Amino acid sequence: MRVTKKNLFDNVQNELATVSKAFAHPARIAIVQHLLKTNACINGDLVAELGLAQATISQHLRELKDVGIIQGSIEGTSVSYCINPLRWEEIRNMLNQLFDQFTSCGDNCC
Amino acid sequence: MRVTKKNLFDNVQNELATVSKAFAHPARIAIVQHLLKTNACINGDLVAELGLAQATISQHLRELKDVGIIQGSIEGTSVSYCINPLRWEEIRNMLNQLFDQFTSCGDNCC
DNA sequence: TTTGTATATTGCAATATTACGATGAATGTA
DNA sequence: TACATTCATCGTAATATTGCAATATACAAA
Repeated sequence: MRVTKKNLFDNVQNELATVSKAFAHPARIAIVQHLLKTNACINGDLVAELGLAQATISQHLRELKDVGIIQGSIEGTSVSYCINPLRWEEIRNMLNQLFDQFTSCGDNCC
Repeated sequence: MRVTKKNLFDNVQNELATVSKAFAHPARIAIVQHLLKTNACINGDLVAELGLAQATISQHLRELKDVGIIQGSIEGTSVSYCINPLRWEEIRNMLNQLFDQFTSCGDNCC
């Protein structure tokens, strides 16, 4: 493997990286924010809201779905997406666990 | 512009995406974790700790430095890196602000 | 000055991501 | 049945990321 030697790292490290990657694009942040605001929305809404093509939005939605951040349910011809509450908490805890590890470095700081 | 139409998104969205991207690689997570544990460390330690080439580590350190997560100070011939406390708080708050926006979706869920 | 040590940078190959038009699949409606 | 609507997927072009060898830079010691 040339790129991303995942085997060198443990599960927590890979999970944190995977989750972060899902948030690592402004369009996906915008999608998540929109879902947070509306509680649920359909692909079409997002195409109108953001200035991206339908195929692009669909691709971003899939990436968010792949890591479990959002979930979708078919609603007639359209698909309604929303935040996955359990996964949301899980990710929040995972990040908090990382961020809480910082203890003011006192005199050891550089 | 073909890729990442940043102009479509606001500052918060782009900032969150940029910060997330910095965390979006297991090697960079590992580096940050190592810094959290040791409070400060030098490039050479990391080359031994992780199984990556010196050039690769140096590159990852630069990406973390570019978004301000870490900072380095020259210490003789080597460079000591550590977490940037202010930026760390800033990022923590930025993420909390996102994650706190979720309110249990009740019956609106999908 | 020369040598050694530690880190940064450059250049390149392999791979991944982003974006979108075109097309396909599924469902609702005339 | 025929057609429209909505979303997913495929194929492809442009760009970004990852990883490393080679090289450059900076500094300390001999």
